[in-house]
Amino acid sequence: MNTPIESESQARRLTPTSYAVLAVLALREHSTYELIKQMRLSMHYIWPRAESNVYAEAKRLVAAGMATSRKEATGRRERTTYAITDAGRNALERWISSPSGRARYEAEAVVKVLFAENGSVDDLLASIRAIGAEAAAGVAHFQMVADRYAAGEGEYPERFGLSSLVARLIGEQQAATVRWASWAEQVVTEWGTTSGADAAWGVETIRAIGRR
Amino acid sequence: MNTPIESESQARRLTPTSYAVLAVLALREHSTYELIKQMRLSMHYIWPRAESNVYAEAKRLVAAGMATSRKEATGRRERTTYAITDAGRNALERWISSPSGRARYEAEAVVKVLFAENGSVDDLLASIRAIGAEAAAGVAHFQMVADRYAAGEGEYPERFGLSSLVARLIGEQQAATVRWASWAEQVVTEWGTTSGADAAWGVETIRAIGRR
DNA sequence: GGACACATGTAACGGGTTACATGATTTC
DNA sequence: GAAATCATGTAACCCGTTACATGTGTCC
Repeated sequence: MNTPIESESQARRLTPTSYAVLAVLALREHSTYELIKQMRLSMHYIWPRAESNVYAEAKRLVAAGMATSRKEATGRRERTTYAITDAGRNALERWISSPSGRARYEAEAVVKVLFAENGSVDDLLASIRAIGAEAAAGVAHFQMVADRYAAGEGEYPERFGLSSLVARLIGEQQAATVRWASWAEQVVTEWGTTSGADAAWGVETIRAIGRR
Repeated sequence: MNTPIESESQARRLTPTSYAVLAVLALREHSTYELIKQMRLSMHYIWPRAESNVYAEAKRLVAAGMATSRKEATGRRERTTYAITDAGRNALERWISSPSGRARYEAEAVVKVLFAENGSVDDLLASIRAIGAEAAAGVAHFQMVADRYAAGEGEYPERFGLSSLVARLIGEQQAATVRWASWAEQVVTEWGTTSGADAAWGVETIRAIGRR
């Protein structure tokens, strides 16, 4: 749902995307491009947005009085740098303590698994493998991040406690997905068709969720 | 060299949402409301969409020649019922064997964890608990579904193999989230602040991902 | 001096959202 | 016979997307 929450004046309602950008600005001022780089690093797995949207969002923050912008020149091009205002900090604090919208997970490949009876077993196996491969890439990504910080090269090391809390959550979800994919691949291979199990098997499968 | 113009005879590009509706229609014909009920049950955790969007999507499918619509009367109101066409079945098969878009996870509460330095420890704990509670509700939901099928009351029991494959994936992700939440709650409680760990702890935490 | 990544945006469209509206059916 | 709840939609806005456009440093 993610309903935007109301801010004090009649300024427009901010979205979670607004607060995500605002929270990055709370670290220090950023040019739009730096903002985008930062969002790519930190938000990709938990609040993904197209980069062009960051440009629009920064402007909206200025219009709402949450940030100020300043133009510099690099050669003949301009660069816009944004900084958070006091009103912005206040809004950010209020957002942090407000209830959150529901989490949302969407995965086209999983929809294809659900409706696999419209294709071949190989299609089903391909979807399962794609799901597993994407999750494995995610797990590997976080390990690389850890390596960077282990080498003392990461940004904002003093914030890394919070970052790794989040990385642990996403990483464990991805790890669970990887385990599922290799299990599912084996199961479906044994089936040999897209409908090789009965309801009793399904019940057992679901009841086994969360058992180690 | 100018921009390619979309010819109006060319049907619009279908979205995954289109195919999700189409796949439900492939089961049997549905009235819009039945469609919505079915989507609520089966797609909620893997491709969530507002219900009003299903009305629009069904119309788009008809415009694209993928489905036909038929109106009946219930009292003074009309009810529209949709059925898949042969072109629709073909498109569905082609979709099933095509590469999928990337999975997407978005969670406002997780963003709040990442930027918890802008609030109190209690705010952080509240976000962690909210994440855990939502995931626990998901796990419980799938157990209820299993109970219904165990009692022989579920729809399409012959498809339940595929359904439970998907339920297992989502369920394991949610179970991982529940485990994370109780771990994170304990960790943050020990910290007593929103920044109680150093980079070395973070590195260790991330490296522990996936270890049983 | 060409290629190529990095940097910095704008334009237009549409899918998906929230909000609204009202008819039928069941419950008590 | 009131009040839920189930059923069936429409309207409008806007965030986020895709696609485009072009400048600037650097490497070879």
